[in-house]
Amino acid sequence: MKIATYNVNGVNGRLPVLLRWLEESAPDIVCLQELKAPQEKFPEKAIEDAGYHAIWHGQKSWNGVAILSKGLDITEKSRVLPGDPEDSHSRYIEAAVNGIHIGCLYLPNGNPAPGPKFDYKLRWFERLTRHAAGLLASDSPVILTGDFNVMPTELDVYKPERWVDDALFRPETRAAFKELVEQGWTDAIRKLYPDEKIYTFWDYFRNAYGRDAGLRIDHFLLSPHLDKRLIAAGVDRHVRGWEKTSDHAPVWIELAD
DNA sequence: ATGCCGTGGAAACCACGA
Repeated sequence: MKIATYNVNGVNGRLPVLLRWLEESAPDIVCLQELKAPQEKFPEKAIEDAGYHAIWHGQKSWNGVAILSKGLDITEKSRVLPGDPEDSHSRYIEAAVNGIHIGCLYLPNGNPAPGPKFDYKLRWFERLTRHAAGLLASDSPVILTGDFNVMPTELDVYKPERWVDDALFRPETRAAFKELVEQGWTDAIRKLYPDEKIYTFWDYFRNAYGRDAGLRIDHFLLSPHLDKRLIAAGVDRHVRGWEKTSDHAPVWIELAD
């Protein structure tokens, strides 16, 4: 079974690229972030025609997350991250598909740091970590995937020294990610490629993709059950080179049945 | 060192992203 995550940066503006990639890659389950579309403007028909069921949590202009599935039933478990009734951002959706619990997340960017946006990021991270502990305790197969907006280590940044004060790489952010992973999660890409430079995002300007000035910020965290089933993982980085593409590339894993 | 590009929404610019 192949599962992918893709920050599309606008699901309607990105529709031709998304459909092309879905056909080429044919993942069984897909998590999307940054829909940038209100609930009623999600391109449900086009996605259905491509062979995918979908659940989504939209929002006008910003954020927005979705889970797609090719054929398999999707049972929605939650469309908010617990812990803050005041949080109005659409950044989390969770479902059960084919016996696997999947949390699809778009963690706040947090810049400029320090400041209220960075505080919001760290609070969101705390809520995620608390919720993740509950998921692990359930002892069921769980995946947490999406745009974490964190480069976990220096290996995940083209020029670490330039990013030390950035919300995506500050010590507090990296510590929060580390604390989450150390609950017992497996970073799928790093398990299979512990020492390789692997990026999932390249800025639109300064020819970042051409220079390979990238960041690894889209991640797959696997619970112990699924860690044992992991057989492959990768980044479809060529998609970042397409016309009218997102600044992120799709990331995927393959699990043994 | 920097939103230099790109998206969406509203208003012919702004907010936001990483």
